[in-house]
Amino acid sequence: MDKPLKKSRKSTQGWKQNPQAVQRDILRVAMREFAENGLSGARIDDIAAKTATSKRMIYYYFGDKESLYARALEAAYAKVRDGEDKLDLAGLPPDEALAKLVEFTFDHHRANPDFIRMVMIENIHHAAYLKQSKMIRSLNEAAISQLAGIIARGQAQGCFRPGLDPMMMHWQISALSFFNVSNKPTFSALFGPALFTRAGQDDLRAQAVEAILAYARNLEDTP
Amino acid sequence: MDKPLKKSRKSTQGWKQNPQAVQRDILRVAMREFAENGLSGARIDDIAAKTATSKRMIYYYFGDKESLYARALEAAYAKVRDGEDKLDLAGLPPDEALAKLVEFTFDHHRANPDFIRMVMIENIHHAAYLKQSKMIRSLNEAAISQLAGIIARGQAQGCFRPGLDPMMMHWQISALSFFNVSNKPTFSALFGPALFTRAGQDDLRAQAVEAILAYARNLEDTP
DNA sequence: ATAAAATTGTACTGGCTGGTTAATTGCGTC
DNA sequence: GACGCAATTAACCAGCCAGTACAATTTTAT
Repeated sequence: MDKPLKKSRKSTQGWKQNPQAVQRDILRVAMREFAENGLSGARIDDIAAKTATSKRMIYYYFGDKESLYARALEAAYAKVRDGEDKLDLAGLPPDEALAKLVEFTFDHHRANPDFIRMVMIENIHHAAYLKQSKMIRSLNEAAISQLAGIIARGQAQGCFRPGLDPMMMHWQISALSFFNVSNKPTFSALFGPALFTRAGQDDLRAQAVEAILAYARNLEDTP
Repeated sequence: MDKPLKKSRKSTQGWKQNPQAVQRDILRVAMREFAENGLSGARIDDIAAKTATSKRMIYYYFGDKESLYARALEAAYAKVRDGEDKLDLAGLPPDEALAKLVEFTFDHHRANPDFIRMVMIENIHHAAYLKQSKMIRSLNEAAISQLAGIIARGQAQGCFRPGLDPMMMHWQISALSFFNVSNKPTFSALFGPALFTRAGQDDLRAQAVEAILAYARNLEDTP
């Protein structure tokens, strides 16, 4: 990866040319534009205009629009991944760990609307570009195994019911967290903004936790 | 609405020109194309080609692309509305009524993927076109009041807990049902197709019912 | 029958937009 | 200080595509 020249950080500092920074800049802008307008809706000229560089550079580094989109999608995933390891569930009892996981997921989705929009757009495209990315798949397996661990602990301890499936539970948690961001516009257009105020969101989150926990809990357990 | 002329059905029968059928045809095709490709991705020429009529007619009846999209969105809503009144919950005990409602919603979403895609696309557009439609709002209030009725009955009867909010519960049911269709491509790209087989879907639906009921149930009730 | 209105076909256009050609500058190396 | 390569710039192009001009034809009203 890194050329073992004297190209440490010092030597790159005074450069006028800075290819990596240019590419990062392009990706940053591209992600926002694609997230906002979709693949066909985004304009290369607009992306270029909001960049510190030019349209020609976009084609120089990324080839064509679709490749840029694919890279922007990966960048979006990479960006949310960074935020995810801030969650520490070690040492918590299973039910608290699960509650905290749901809360975290809910908040984390809410904090990354551009990522959500990218995923929405990707779903519109039948995940055609996601399928081709090897980089992305690895991230999500961690989520499943983490959940599997919590479930196993809870079952061993008797407070979770048997027969819980980690992937299905992940699906459920994702559904509530994702929908809350993805469908906010239509939902609030149809039913008013009540659910998307601060108080409404707190309620929704608590309700999501409640529903997941109520489902997972072993009824035989608490007398 | 209906002009009280001799324009009953007989007089329209021998027509060569049939404006209403032409418009319906255009809307049908437009809905599919917009659902598949989005607003900016859809091509008027493609829509015209798949119609029995010509591009000129699209502009004659609908003015421009955005208006056609707005009308197609309304048509999508109108189409799903038709399927919704097939659900009869009268006479069922509250918990069974709620279970049946969740099952129905889940299935109904799954049976109308094009509608789901239109709503996804509309969310990408921040519901800009949905907001302008007076026609659509009315439909969804029925869903809330139906749910409110079930909740009220259940609470009166003691089997549902107090403090349940119909809109929030609708949000939750919608989230699970919607996400199941909207995010199928990315989810199955990331986690494999297991959840979207016949058996997987049956499980997911049962799990959704379970989670909603577990949340609504009054724990004090069943000894 | 006849005029007026509604509907339809053909051919076209103009601006947008993804992508390119070619010339120029910066940078490390010998 | 010239050579080679990477990075950058500016001007340009060709095809696409929403939307139109105009005329022809069909239907309805009288």
